[in-house]
Amino acid sequence: MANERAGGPPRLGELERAVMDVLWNAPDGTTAQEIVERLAARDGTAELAATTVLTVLDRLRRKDFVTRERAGRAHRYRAARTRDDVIASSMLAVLETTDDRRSALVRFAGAVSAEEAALLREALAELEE
Amino acid sequence: MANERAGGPPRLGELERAVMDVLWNAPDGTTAQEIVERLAARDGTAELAATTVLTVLDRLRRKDFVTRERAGRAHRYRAARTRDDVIASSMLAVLETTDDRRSALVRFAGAVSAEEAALLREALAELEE
DNA sequence: TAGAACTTCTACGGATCGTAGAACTTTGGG
DNA sequence: CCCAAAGTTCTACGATCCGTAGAAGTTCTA
Repeated sequence: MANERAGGPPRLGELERAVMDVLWNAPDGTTAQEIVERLAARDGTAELAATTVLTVLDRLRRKDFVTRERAGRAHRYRAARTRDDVIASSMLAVLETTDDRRSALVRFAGAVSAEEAALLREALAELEE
Repeated sequence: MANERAGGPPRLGELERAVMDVLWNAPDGTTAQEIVERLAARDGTAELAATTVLTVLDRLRRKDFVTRERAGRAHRYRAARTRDDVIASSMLAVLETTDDRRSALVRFAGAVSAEEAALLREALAELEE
């Protein structure tokens, strides 16, 4: 009965996120092996064991962040959701933890950088047409 | 070396959030005992042990979500940050997990209700002056 | 068909969180 | 001024999540 995690979308750990980043940069999908290499290259660290990445991919699959299909003897993995979708719905999930969404949004608007404010304005303007 | 949690603000568990909700509804602060009672009343469940709530309050204090001051032999606890502040900065933290904030924001803008979009526009407009 | 490549199974250790008893501290009432 | 009650800190345990990876099983391809 200890920990329910009940609401909200599943959170991603650090490695899980890193793997998603690789997948998001590979629109046609990649193999586990390639993910191992890219992670090592990106961070300049030693390669992780292949099984480590496979475990993570499996967890991501369970969370519906990743799909895969056979490709030779390996699988080809690809992101099931776009990065934007994940980010936006995650932001929305946070927003939904308050009753007073209005004032949270006002506060949010005030908290973003000038740059981001400009981007948001643009985004909102596009919607208006 | 297992779990770093590195970036971003500390996450709140379910009970931690529930306690914050009570505190946010008590601008002048409240005692641990009262939190116990309010939680039970709110959820219609049995009262938690006082120590349970005190433990949670202590963890929240460590995370700088809560402050307290002596009041007789007890303490008076109060929220250190407003709800809006927590929500907004948490949303911002999510946003910052992508390089392409532009498209994430576009997506986000498209996901909020029309009223909320209008609200955001207003808020941003005020900032512009 | 055998070895290589890949995947699943199993597992462990650290962290966080819900939960709460035990032990300790403070203080108000007598 | 001292004691019992109220409150707090200490300690702890089990569940879950995540990073990590060996062992065992499966499946191609040469």
